[in-house]
Amino acid sequence: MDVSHLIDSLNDAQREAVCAPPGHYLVLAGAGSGKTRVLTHRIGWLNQVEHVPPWAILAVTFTNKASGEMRARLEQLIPGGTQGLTVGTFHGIAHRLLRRHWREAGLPESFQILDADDQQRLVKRVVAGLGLDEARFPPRQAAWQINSWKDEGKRAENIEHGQHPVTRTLVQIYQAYEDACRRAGLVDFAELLLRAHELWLKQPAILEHYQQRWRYLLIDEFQDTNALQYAWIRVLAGSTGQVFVVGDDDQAIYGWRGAKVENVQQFLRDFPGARTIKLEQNYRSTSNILKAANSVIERNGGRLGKQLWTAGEEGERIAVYAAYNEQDEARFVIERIREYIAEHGEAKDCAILYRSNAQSRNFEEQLIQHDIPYRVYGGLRFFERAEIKDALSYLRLTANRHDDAAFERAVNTPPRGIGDRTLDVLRRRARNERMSMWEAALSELSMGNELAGRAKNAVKGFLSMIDEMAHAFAPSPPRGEGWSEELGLPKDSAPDNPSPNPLPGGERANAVLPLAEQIDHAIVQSGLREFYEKDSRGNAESRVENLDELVNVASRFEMTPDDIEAGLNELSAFLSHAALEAGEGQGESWDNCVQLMTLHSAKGLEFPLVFLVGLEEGLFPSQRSIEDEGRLEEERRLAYVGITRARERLVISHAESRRMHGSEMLARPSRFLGEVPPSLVDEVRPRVQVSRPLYAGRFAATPPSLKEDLPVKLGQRVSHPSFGEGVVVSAEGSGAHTRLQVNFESAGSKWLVAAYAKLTPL
DNA sequence: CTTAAGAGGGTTTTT
DNA sequence: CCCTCTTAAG
Repeated sequence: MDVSHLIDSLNDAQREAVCAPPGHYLVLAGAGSGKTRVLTHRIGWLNQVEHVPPWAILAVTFTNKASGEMRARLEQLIPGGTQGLTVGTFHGIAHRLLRRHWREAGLPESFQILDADDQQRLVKRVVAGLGLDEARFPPRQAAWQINSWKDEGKRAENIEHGQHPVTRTLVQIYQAYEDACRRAGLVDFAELLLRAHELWLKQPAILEHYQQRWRYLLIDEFQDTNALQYAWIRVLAGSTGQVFVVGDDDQAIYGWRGAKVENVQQFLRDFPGARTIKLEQNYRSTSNILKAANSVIERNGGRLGKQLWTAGEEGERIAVYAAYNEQDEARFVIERIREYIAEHGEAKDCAILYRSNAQSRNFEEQLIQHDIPYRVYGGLRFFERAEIKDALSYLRLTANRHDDAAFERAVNTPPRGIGDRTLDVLRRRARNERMSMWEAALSELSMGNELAGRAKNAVKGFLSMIDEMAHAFAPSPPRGEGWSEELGLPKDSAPDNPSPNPLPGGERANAVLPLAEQIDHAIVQSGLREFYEKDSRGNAESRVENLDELVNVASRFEMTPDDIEAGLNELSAFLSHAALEAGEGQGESWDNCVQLMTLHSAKGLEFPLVFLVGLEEGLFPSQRSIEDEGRLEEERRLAYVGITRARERLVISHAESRRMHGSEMLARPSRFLGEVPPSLVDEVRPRVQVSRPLYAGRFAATPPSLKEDLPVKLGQRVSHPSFGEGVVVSAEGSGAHTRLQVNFESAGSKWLVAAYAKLTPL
């Protein structure tokens, strides 16, 4: 068989990886070194040369986008040969396993997935339910802690709190949250992974089955795996699986959410005979850009060590612009983009990369002013929108009445007279009797006496509405679902709601209503559509449009063979899909737009012209990373990621003064700027001479002195005759009015007028 | 239940 | 400064 298409286009290192004999491999793939190509070609090689059947291969990625791309490229590479091949995200694969083995995993068949937002709301209710002070135990942080524990593979019962009261309470929250999830049949993202891992450990027969099946494991972006994902892979590999991991320790930028770069080295220890292959030839950037990237990343310790090189041209030097303030910075960047477009370039080839989302604003304003189309990545995605989640919560309830997260959301959206007081009665009952909100409502209606007539009717109406919806969707409901019927609630009493219109097509005995019609039905019958149509707030129109789009999305939705095999019905499959793939953000990717995004979301992308903005101490590296060496190194890797996004031209900017959180802050240029060799840099002069040049190399070697060169740089150590020694932490104003905030070791934090305070730089 | 004023918090993000 | 969420008043 001719396999030249698999290897012809590869360089030596790539070919070594693709054609490697059986065994474990760590492919250290530098930025732009053809990582995805190696991964896909390796799969092609296994299949066509080693004759590994597709079903024996498991390829794991982190994002849906990456797995989609991999699948598409595989389809091209081995036409028709991807049947049975498993490509997916960790979460997607764990989800499939749990669907197929729900019983063994201890889950209800109809379990639903809780997204991050749902999770936080639920934690919040749990915190309130435990009678804890939300200020002392912010739900946000509690949820974060729970996720960290899960990512470490820990259950509430195996956490040592060692009498530490705060930890003990957090464990309590964790426990209560888990109970709530179990009662409601809900599984959050981290839980998908943890359950799947526990499935391996507790069900040896199932584990063995998959060990026999997936003998070839390929993992993308390995440096981003967390402890649990690593453990999952390791257990699955067992003693027979062959593991091929691809990653780059220099691009590990997700440590803060539990990713463990250490896994890369751990892999070499845990997998006997594992070999390392380095991909160092870069096909993306000019040599100047690579030199800059190398010289920045070199300052990190403990690297596995790679040095990117290119056979390509030296290219332009890196332009560095010292802006007067953030507005000047935005003006400059947009001006350069206009020039670029005017000359030959396209808007979509330009990217503005920043450290934090808040920075996009100034650039957006400038872009709007100059009528340049742009797209901001990140932000709310389709399935995360409130109106979409509202609509889906009705569907979730029809699928599973115990879904408390959906209940809480749907019950009074749109308002139907079920306010906090009523809900508190139900919540209390649910908590005391350890039941779901739905059960609590039923029980309150039939034997409780805490609700007044009006509230009672409203609740009754809500319950029957959901039952009616479920009935309309699938005329013979699964046993155990039509509970209001069992408890003698009249099916047709929906006092606050109009009775449903006859369905198009009349009677459909035993026929399940098509998904899109179910959703349309739910949107109309719930009153959501009317509610948003009459909504007086600004974006009502787009909300209604989104609801329409949801119906469209549903009509286009098709179950995958996996969904069918796992025994999912269309609704469950759709709901899972909505949670696991939140969908694209707004804006059409094919439009010719300037791209704005954070450095984090830029990973994996490339652009001919890149603007790396806001390179200031305190912003990038961020203030919170500066104190800790480990976090600082992660910031440096972020800088490395940013630089290596550029193909032809890189422009770096920083502002001397920036409005942050309302006040004017002075900032020194980022240390990362100083780590770029001055010989590679072109300092761009401001049009109007407004400020001293501060950049590139100079500041790093000799910080400007305080006396002659006001305003002082932040971070400067100073001495004061009466307050002693301290560090300048911020500054305000300019010239004679400059005031400095100094953190004194003994005297604490003080604001001083720079002109009068007798400060001596140390 | 709706609206307005106030408090609090402001890296980074996917699933 | 700007956004979100909570709370108080209507």
